[in-house]
Amino acid sequence: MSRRYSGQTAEDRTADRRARLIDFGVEVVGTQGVSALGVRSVCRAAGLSQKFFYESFADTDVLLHAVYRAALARLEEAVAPAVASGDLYAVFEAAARLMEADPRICRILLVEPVADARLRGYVRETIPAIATAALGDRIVGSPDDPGVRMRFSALFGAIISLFVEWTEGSLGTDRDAFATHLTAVVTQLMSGVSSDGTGRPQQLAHRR
Amino acid sequence: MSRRYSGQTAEDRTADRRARLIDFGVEVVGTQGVSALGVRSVCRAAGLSQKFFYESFADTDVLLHAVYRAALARLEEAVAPAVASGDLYAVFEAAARLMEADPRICRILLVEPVADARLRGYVRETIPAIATAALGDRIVGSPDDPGVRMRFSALFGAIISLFVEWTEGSLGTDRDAFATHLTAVVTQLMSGVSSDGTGRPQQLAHRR
DNA sequence: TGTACATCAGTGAACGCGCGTTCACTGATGTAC
DNA sequence: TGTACATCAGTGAACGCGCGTTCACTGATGTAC
Repeated sequence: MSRRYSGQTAEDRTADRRARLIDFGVEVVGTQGVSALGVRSVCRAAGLSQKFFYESFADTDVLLHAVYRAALARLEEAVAPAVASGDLYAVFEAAARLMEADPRICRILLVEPVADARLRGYVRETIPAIATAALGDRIVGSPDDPGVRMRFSALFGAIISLFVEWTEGSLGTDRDAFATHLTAVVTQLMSGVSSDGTGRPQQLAHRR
Repeated sequence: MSRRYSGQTAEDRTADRRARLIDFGVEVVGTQGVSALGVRSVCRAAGLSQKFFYESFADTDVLLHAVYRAALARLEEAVAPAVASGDLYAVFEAAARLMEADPRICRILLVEPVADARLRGYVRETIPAIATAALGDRIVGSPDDPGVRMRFSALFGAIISLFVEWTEGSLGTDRDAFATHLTAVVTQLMSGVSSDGTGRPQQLAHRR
């Protein structure tokens, strides 16, 4: 155990500073975007000397990864009960509540990854697992089939767009209507209008 | 008329250089993104002295606007006949053909605006007009109604996502299937599942 | 036609700035006696 | 308990770089005689 300074070990203070840098990384990326995340900018925001950046992170890529994971953890935490219950409406409701309360999460998880290759990589590593958990038995077909891929592409695009506009406040304030619309969109887009033209309609029950 | 140098007037050469800067601006933004567009980088790409940047543009914002307009002009040109004929399938088919041939257009018009405030502003100024022309009578309801806004948000998100993945090549190579899927998505998402729960289904004919 | 000159096109260096990264130094804290 | 010292935490300056922007200068071109 190292010598204590002002009641904290060196490890404690390092951990505090690390958490602080991630917090302000979330703030910077969540409000100004990925391009504003720099060693100096985040240290300035956190009120720490630049030295302490390198104490916890090799470069801004590593911090960005930590920022992404922090934002994702917030989302997972928020939707966990709903995912466990298998209620898609509740998942959307919980996510909408979170993003309403903290729009930075929306920007970090949904907006910035579109144009940033690093964040896109993190999304590809993490979102499929969450999506399968949330969508559950609604998923049918092989991911190699272009028709299936198109359905998913349209679905994710629609969901992302809805959440982004919801977070901006341009879709009104009725969270119930919003979550209901989202579940309806899932039903509409997952029902089979297959690309090969056979168009077997496999309408799924619209929960709640 | 100004004195001629090597067979061109000063105005001719200025216009050439301006066009050249826009071309390479399209290249830079279309392949590396908005953040890579700088005075020096675009001049380097175009093989011109930095002086000539300021000859045509006050700053990179002005060039970015020109780059956006150039990309949009390419799209408008490509879809114009289809829009005139009112055939939505043909509009999607022509757009898919263009973005397949020049993925930079997709990045400039669809990807980069998501995270860049300036490009988003240009999109808001220009896309509604094109969308109403292309979608025509498929549009119903007041833009103030959150239900209508949600429908459009979902629709645009789905269309954008599909085009982006199509351009990346991850949806296969069957352009007919792609355009068919897009028209089907429009039909699905514009059919009324209104947010107030009344859910009047106003199924529209799927053209072609 | 030939030459000397005026004009203008284009080059590249210069300036100040913020960046990522490193490190010498100050001063605060705990420890030994 | 009190003091002198060793250790370590944290500050801020320094370096080299690329940026946006400006401008002095070189040398190419057309023109006047």
